[in-house]
Amino acid sequence: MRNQAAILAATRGMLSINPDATMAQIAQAAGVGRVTLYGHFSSRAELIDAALADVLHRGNRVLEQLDLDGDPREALGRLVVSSWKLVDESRSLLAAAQRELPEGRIRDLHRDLEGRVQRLLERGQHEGLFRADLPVDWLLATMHALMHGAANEIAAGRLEPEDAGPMLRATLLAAYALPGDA
Amino acid sequence: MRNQAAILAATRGMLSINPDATMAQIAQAAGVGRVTLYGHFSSRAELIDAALADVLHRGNRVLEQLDLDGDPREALGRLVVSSWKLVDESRSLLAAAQRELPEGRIRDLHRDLEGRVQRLLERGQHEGLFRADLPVDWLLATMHALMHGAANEIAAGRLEPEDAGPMLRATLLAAYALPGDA
DNA sequence: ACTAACTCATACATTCCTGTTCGAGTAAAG
DNA sequence: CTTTACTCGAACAGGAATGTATGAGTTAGT
Repeated sequence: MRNQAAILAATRGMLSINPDATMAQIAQAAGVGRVTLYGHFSSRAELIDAALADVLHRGNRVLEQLDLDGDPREALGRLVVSSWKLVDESRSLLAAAQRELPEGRIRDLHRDLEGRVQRLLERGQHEGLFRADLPVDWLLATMHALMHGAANEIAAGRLEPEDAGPMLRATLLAAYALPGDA
Repeated sequence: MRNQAAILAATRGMLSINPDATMAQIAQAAGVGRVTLYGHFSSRAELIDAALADVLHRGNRVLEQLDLDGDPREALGRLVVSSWKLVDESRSLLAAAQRELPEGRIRDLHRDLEGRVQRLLERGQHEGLFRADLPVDWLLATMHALMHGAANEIAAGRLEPEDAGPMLRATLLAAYALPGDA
């Protein structure tokens, strides 16, 4: 089992470049024989599942060290900037997972991570600092969509990676602001 | 050539359900033999290119009948609501095109459609009604991303199709508003 | 030195999709 | 009626990817 970590890292890396990456390509990137790869994960789906779970677990550990108290707007700013790179690195892995994994599986794996954001949004709504005329689910979806969009812009060369964080923060705070706000 | 329209419609329909739909599946959906399909489009890429061009051409004709004068915010509202269904119907076709078509091709086909939105955003910025602290490219990307996100939410059953238009309008107008606006 | 776990490359069977070829059927237009 | 355009199914070759089997090499622990 001493190659597990290398395999998961390679899976992350390869699928981030190309969601259709082959088992052979992943094995090569991990510095491992293709057969050995099947020794660890007996199918492509199982590999992708494990890689996604790994990425989300790492993300969760980063975010749980984050202080989300105080003004929800400032907390959201911190959350967005911290989440951004995680999303960027794993966006293509997620695309692969959407094609390979059964229906609800992705949502299940995301639950912890998503709950963290959801609670912050709900708190902001209750404190009257985030708009409440739109459902929390939609606000969540907005955040997801914008992060994906930013990653696409970077991939297309129309956005510099270091600009994405601040732009996301500025856009999301405006989108979440109360309809008639100063 | 009397099946061209049926083929393009079937391509749209099939790829909207599954971006990996086979030539055989598309042919069957079009009520046409697989060989006949190749008679019209000599490769999968050519078919997808034609289907995308067709969809964008239709979209362009819808949008060019739209009045984009007056208050940019109201004009944007109209534009968003009108664009929304077009995007929803063709989102999966676009995903297929991203995998099958050469790099800049999609952007080329989008140019007319995108220019229309871009001009409106620029006018809004110059008139001081849209925020100018973020580049127009980013505002455009925001709109694209949110529409894709809405389509995903619908596909996942977490959003009703008839709610998407108003939510998109509300979210985008807030995101585009001046940072310190009433 | 011996064993157990882990690794490797090569090769194979299977499956699926693409794109092409063939020979023949149909339907409208002259 | 005959030509022309369009259609069809069946079958074939090629490539690519998945998953399996085999036999042998390497490393670590005892």
